[in-house]
Amino acid sequence: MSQKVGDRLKAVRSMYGLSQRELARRAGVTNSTISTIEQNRVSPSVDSLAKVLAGIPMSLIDFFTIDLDNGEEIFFKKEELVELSDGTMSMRLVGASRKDRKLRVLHETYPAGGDTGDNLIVQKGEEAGVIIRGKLEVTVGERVKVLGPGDAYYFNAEIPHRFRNVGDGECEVVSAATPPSY
Amino acid sequence: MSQKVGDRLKAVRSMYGLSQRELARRAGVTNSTISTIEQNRVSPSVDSLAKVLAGIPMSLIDFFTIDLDNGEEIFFKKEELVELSDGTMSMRLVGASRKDRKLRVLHETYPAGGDTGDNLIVQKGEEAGVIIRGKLEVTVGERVKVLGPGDAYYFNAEIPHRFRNVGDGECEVVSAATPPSY
DNA sequence: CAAAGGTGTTCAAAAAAACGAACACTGATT
DNA sequence: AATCAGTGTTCGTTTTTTTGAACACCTTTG
Repeated sequence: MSQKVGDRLKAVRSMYGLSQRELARRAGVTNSTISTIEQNRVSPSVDSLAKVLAGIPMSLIDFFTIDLDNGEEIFFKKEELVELSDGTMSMRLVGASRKDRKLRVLHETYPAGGDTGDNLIVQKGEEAGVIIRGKLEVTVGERVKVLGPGDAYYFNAEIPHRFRNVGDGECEVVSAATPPSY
Repeated sequence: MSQKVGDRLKAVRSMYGLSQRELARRAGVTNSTISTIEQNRVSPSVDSLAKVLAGIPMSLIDFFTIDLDNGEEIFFKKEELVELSDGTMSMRLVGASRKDRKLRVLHETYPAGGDTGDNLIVQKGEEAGVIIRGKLEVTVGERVKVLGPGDAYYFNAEIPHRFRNVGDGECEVVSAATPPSY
């Protein structure tokens, strides 16, 4: 818990794509409150902080627990994937540098113009995938990148995310979900 | 996080055997501050709360995370232990009703008058034991009980605790530590 | 019994945080 | 170019929290 409360709030808020005013409106506080908190010019009361977080929504315990960007990689270039080939089929490991992986990979195909929307669904666990054909725009928190064949992604599913097929044909992806059971 | 901040602080403080004034002195705040917080008459700023917790000491994340009395049993009567006997030796399972047990049992013998002292050492993990011979006074947080042969204990080691041989002879105990490796 | 040291609580004054309304800036739309 | 809606910031006022010094109560000590 070395990080300042203001910094954490700022990081969390921008992760959810909310402006100070938008969050203030949802939380029922003024934008100046959030502004001064994020500048660490004031230390909010626990009630105030809880009230602000309710606008996200996020619990106090999650706010203090969540690690915001642990420095691990999110995007991998084709040549950064680790080859686990057994000879007949090629299996390239995504996120090999990450510790404590807990997920299972699947196959998916996006129709032209396919889009999960910006509802920014959040769920426990992790998510990863490889683009096979087409162009997929992946949004993870504030980071956005258009990935092509051979590229891949790996991120914490707690961070709001979105997928969009920005190519003119189908987009084939090897995707994954966690926990491994489903 | 349904519980109020004041209630949590009060529970944590009394667990550590500190008075409002003693905690106030260690934390560098006034006793009235702690009094009003514990009555939920005010909502402390995050800084203030952290300052108070530093006097325990306890981190913010631990404060919000720790479950203070999860309703699970701490003391077990002799007949409440689950028999895991293999025929030659009798193995009675302590805390069978508890989920996610992570510990390993050992043997110990306390000399007459033996006492771990009230330094209230705190450590991650869980701790359990069975009294074989003698009388052992076990203090866990606010709860105190004198256990005799066949009785047992099981508690979260994060709660301050103390053992004292209150009998006139040796006290034999089957004790345990966590994690299992040591 | 009375004094001393301990507990938690209460109240007016001082300090800190939240509000409310402004400001300055940016990018998009006329 | 000018308006508009958006962003984050700043400042005086209002509200809330913290302080400091009392209070009432209890237990121990002389």
